[in-house]
Amino acid sequence: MTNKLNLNNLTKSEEDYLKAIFQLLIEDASVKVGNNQLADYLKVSPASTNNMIKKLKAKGYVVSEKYGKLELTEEGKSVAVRLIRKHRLWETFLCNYLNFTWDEVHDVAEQLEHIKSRKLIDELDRFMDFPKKDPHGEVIPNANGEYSIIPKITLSSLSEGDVCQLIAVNDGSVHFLKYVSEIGLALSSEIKILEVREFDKSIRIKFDNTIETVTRKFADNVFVNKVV
Amino acid sequence: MTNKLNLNNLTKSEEDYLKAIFQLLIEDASVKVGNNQLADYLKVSPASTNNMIKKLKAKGYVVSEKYGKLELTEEGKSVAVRLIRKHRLWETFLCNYLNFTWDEVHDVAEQLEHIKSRKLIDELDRFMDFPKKDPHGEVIPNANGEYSIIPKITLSSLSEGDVCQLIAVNDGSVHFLKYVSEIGLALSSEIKILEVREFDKSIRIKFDNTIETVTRKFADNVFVNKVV
DNA sequence: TAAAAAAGTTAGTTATGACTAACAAATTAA
DNA sequence: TTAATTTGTTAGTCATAACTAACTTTTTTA
Ligand SMILES: [Mn+2]
Ligand SMILES: [Mn+2]
Ligand SMILES: [Mn+2]
Ligand SMILES: [Mn+2]
Repeated sequence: MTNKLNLNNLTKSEEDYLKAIFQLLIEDASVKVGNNQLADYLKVSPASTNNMIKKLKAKGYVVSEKYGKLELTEEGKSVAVRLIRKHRLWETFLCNYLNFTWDEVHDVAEQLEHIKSRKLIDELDRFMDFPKKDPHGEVIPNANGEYSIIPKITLSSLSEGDVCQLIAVNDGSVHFLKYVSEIGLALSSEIKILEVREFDKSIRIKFDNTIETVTRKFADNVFVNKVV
Repeated sequence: MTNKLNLNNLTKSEEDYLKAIFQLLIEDASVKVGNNQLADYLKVSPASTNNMIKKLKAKGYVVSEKYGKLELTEEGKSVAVRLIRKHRLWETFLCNYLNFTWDEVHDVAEQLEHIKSRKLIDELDRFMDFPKKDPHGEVIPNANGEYSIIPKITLSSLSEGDVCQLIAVNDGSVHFLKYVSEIGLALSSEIKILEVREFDKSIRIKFDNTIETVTRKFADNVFVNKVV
């Protein structure tokens, strides 16, 4: 097995880059991820990402050809999944034990995910009795990095008459998450698409006897499971 | 009041330096703390500390004259106490909820103490029902930075015939803490000084029907409350 | 298919926080 | 009170990770 045991000697920055590449790759499994796209996502300059990519390639976490698109090695994916596990476990802890609301947890979890201690995160997992999902509905990978990929589509991809169930939301924006709660939507809400307006792609939806119009941008951040 | 509200914009390094100065200053309230002593304590070069001290002076956390000793401003002390509060609360959490032993908590707490979130630490405090002391017997400052200074002396400062109670131990060394547990000492143990050997300052002690000889170095890291 | 636009790369700069080597000031010992 | 030692400072270097500006390659559009 010659386990490389690569003792987690990665900087916070290196970890953040690997996580970002991983997330861009699953969000759009078909489309390739390039240097500038990564720069956009991380809100740094293309020169910065170019530089970091070189380092991550040298360390064996990333594969790419010059002027080509980015791929992660198994080692690279493993680092990313462990970060996501930590991020989601901490978010769950903050929500379920420390009175944080779902819009408050992300920024603190961004810090906590970089704490280096295998025992800490596995014990936190045990303490919470191995939760399966984080406060935003995302699946939490287990201690071996395994996790089920639940088929989910965005609310914006549905058509008039479709009925779906809200199973997850994008956790990156405080404003978005507050907005979701304010209009009364929550995980498991059943949503019916009343109308998709061609003009601006805004969508008229019904849930729990509430009727609301949401923008395309809003619907892009809501993940659902189609029911009808 | 013109509260400066200095939004916690300190780096991990700046925080560590302020905490180190604070700890050196209370450990030896009479003796002044100098640049090289700080370098020794932090295990960096005197050039590094000299450089950082300049920055902390410019930012208003440290006061000192050229070639003179170091002092902390009120702002500097406040940063240090908040760090110590976070460090001790995390250690308590790790021990009491996540199955860590008292020798395992320090290194992880060194990382966790730098997480920036007022709500996180105050909620953690509430969750544990406002513990008063950390696993090593040290007092935890409250949310306003207030804490009682319990008079404590080192075991090494006692004389033959004295009786004392173990109230705290230095939490910096894993080896030391394991050693303390192994010989059967714990917080609240009542210790009698049987003999102080002039030759090497080693001390023969008795506690719980156990008789042990400990070195001067060991006794320097054990804090007690003199009983007789 | 040639021009324009987008994507990616390189060079050079900056800030932080380490380091060593050389030097200056202060303290201690002879 | 001079000399030796300790303490503190400065200058110059390095690594990390950001930046801008200029350039090259690839892709798209006309
Ligand atoms: Mn991060
Ligand atoms: Mn989440
Ligand atoms: Mn620290
Ligand atoms: Mn402690």
